[in-house]
Amino acid sequence: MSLEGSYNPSSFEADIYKEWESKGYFKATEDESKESYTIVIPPPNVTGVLHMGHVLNNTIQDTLIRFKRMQGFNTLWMPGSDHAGIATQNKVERMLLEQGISKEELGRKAFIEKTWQWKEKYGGIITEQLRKLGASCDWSRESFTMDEHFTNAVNEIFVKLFNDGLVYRGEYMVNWCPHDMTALADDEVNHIDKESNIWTVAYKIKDSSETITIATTRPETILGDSAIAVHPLDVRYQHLIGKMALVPMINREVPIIADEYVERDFGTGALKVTPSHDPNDFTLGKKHNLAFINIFTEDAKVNEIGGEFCGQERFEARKNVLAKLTELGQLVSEKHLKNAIGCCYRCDTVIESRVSTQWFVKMAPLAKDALAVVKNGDITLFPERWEKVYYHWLDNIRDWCISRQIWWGHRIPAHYCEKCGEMHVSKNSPTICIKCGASMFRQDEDVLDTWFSSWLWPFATMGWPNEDAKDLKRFYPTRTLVTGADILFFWVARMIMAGLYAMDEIPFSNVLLHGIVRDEQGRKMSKSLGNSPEPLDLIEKYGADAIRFSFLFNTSLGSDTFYSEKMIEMGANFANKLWNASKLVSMNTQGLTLQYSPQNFNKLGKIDQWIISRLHQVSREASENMDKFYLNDVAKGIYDFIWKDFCDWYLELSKVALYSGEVNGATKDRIKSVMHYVFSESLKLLHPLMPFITEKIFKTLNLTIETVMLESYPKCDENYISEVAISEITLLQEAIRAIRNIRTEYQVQPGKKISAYIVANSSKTAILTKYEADIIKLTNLELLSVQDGKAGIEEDSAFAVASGLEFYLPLSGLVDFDKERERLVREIEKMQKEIDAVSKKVNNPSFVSKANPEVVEKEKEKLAHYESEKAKLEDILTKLSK
RNA sequence: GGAAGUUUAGCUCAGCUGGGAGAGCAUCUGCCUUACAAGCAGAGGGUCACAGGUUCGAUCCCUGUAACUUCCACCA
Repeated sequence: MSLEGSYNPSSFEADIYKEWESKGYFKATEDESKESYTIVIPPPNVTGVLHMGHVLNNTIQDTLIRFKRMQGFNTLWMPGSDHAGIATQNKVERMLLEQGISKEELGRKAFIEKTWQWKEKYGGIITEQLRKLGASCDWSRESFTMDEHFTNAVNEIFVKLFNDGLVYRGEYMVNWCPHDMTALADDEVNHIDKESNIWTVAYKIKDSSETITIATTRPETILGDSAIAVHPLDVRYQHLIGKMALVPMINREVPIIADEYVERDFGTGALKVTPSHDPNDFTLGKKHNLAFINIFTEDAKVNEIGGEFCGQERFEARKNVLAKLTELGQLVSEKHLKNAIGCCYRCDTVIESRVSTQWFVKMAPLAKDALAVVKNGDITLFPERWEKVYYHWLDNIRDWCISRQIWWGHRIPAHYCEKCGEMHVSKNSPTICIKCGASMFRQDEDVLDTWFSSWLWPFATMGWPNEDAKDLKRFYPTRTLVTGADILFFWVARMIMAGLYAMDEIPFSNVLLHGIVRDEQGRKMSKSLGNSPEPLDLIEKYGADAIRFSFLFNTSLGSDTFYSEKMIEMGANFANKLWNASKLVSMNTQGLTLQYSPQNFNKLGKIDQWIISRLHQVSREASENMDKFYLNDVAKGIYDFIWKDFCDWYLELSKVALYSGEVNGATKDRIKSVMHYVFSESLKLLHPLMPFITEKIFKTLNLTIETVMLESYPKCDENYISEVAISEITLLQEAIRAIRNIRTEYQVQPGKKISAYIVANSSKTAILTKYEADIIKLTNLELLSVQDGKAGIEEDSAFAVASGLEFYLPLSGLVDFDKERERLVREIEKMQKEIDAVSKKVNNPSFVSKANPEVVEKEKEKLAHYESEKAKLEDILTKLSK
């Protein structure tokens, strides 16, 4: 069987995947003897669709897991998805609104039902798409963060943390998204530079004609002021400390207080204090026991305290407040200011600071352990530079607000007695109030931050809190986590904490942090920019293999990837090349009894030994680079080997013998067997990167093996690397290149046979003589002689010197001697430059005495080589000049 | 305000313990050669951002400068 027609990936990729999956190849085995290698997928949002970032992320994971599977590990790639609280709730809400239904009308219970329905309907999309990419996840273990067992794990950890005093509830200032109407954690707020203004406003002083001016970027919050603060040592304001100021517009009396927090140099040196709407002011308010005046509703409209501004949206209120202040003559100045404003990471809405009762995790104790395991090397981050960032974040960590005022998520397992209000934190609703004995309870309305479940991912997916779970014993801790550096804090750091806290063990030993995918202009891919192509369309057009390979080839460890369709073409061309090569190989090896076995290595011809040697070298590099996560180098090495060494050289050289009438059948069969062997080993090497095409081709090569994906990965064996073969074939390549070069330079018609003399020393002559047939065939040449010395060289020749060889190509009438002389002079000059550079080194006593002897030796050899080449060129020049 | 990263061919990027600058694409030349024109054979193209320093030797290490990018951060 051989492949027909041209490469058309969409015609076979899906079928191959179906076969793999149905035969259970992706499943982790029960085999206890094998060492395990586990990767947990960064669970995509259940409502998500595949984007370019997923393509990169999952291509890396699949490449690693396939590689390890072929290396003989018991591999588990744990798949699943995340319920993505806010994101999913927003989507479902939007859908309902399109039907004219608000979630409030629907009520909580029905809304959650709707969300589950949505999940059933759309939740599978992304996992289906991952299949298209070739992801070899163990789907039999697929998890969802809202599954029953997962919810159980969430409750378990919450209660445990609470009992350990690491979870607490309290009234604090939190980041509030007025659009999503929920609290957010600090890291869910993005600070975005925005053009803004800073206004100075004069406040009247009670019983005085004096005023005090303050600077503010948020004049609307004046309505919630409860003090003015100045620095205690500020001579400008000392006399006002203790007096009362009048809040403009509403004439509330507020004290002028002193606090060292105030910067004398900033603004006017006086600060308005709004404890309910600014985190710093909150602290000041607590410290000075000020009034907390909340002026906003949950959706950031001014409430009844705002008097005439009541009901106005905050930015509208700002405009109106400014107008009013102007009218009152209390607006002193307005200045332009660039200012970082906190925005919701989900909807970009400007965050409001708001005091409310929320749940928090005490982070310092957890951070301490998480810090240690990276510092002591138990966990390694790739690239290493992220460790610094990680340390900085953990060193400055603040408590984590985990309660969210939304509906879709894990309900906080806190129950309040309906009668006395006593709080009970427990996995299940209590039956009797420990305080008053009543038996009516209501559960806390809030749900938990999505990351509060995601941080359990590496072990909750394996059955925790059931400590006896088989998977937990066999596959935890996992080996490598592959994720974007953008969620280092959200997710990676917290998983490390949770792993250490719940399992008393690190969750993974390596963290591979890759970059993001950008467009050609370096912009992030985003929906709003419309610069993100649809991955499925690309897969349809180019094949998953092409995309995977292109991404791997173009992404170096930890750096961003720039996507362009051109880049994908590169992978597609490679796939096409393989496809065509396979046709040649199978054409030659069909029905053949394959005889190659490594034991025969020494009996092979040098060309065959050379390609096998290269195969072993490349196998070694590939495995080493895989383990270092230099996947671009893995891709590059295999690409060069297959395209250049195997296709351009080995196949072409083999053809010479295979199409020759003078070579016997047994020899041809032997060559064909090697060709088959090397090609099938190449497919194994490449399989983790391009799973579909390698499988498709593999099946046409060897009908006795069911799948390439369970073959063992090619290993390097030094016994099959022949230095002799490598140097002989390298010499042959140099000779062929030199002749081709001359042909092109003189624009000799490709079909035209010309003749040549090659002059070399006796050992090289002997080698080249062996390969006469190849030289003749591959350069369309009549080889007049390969000789020692320089007898019989015709005058009317083109000349070349390479690798200690001299070439003379008699080209009667074609050679322009003036041009040829000029070329030689240029060559000699180039050579002289090299000689100058090297001899400067070699003649430098400090170099000779201080540099590594091997390096010195190498330089000396280099010098000798250049000098001999130069001598040859000069010799030719002299002859030409006669 | 702090920190990190980037700066190498026309473009996008490799170059991972300092010792002859690489790839893909693009360009130029010649080829529909019996697997492949999505290809084959050749060629041109780089003061490795800039300035110092360390070293026998620096694209690589150190210091500084500039530009760009990103992350962190409560100066109203």
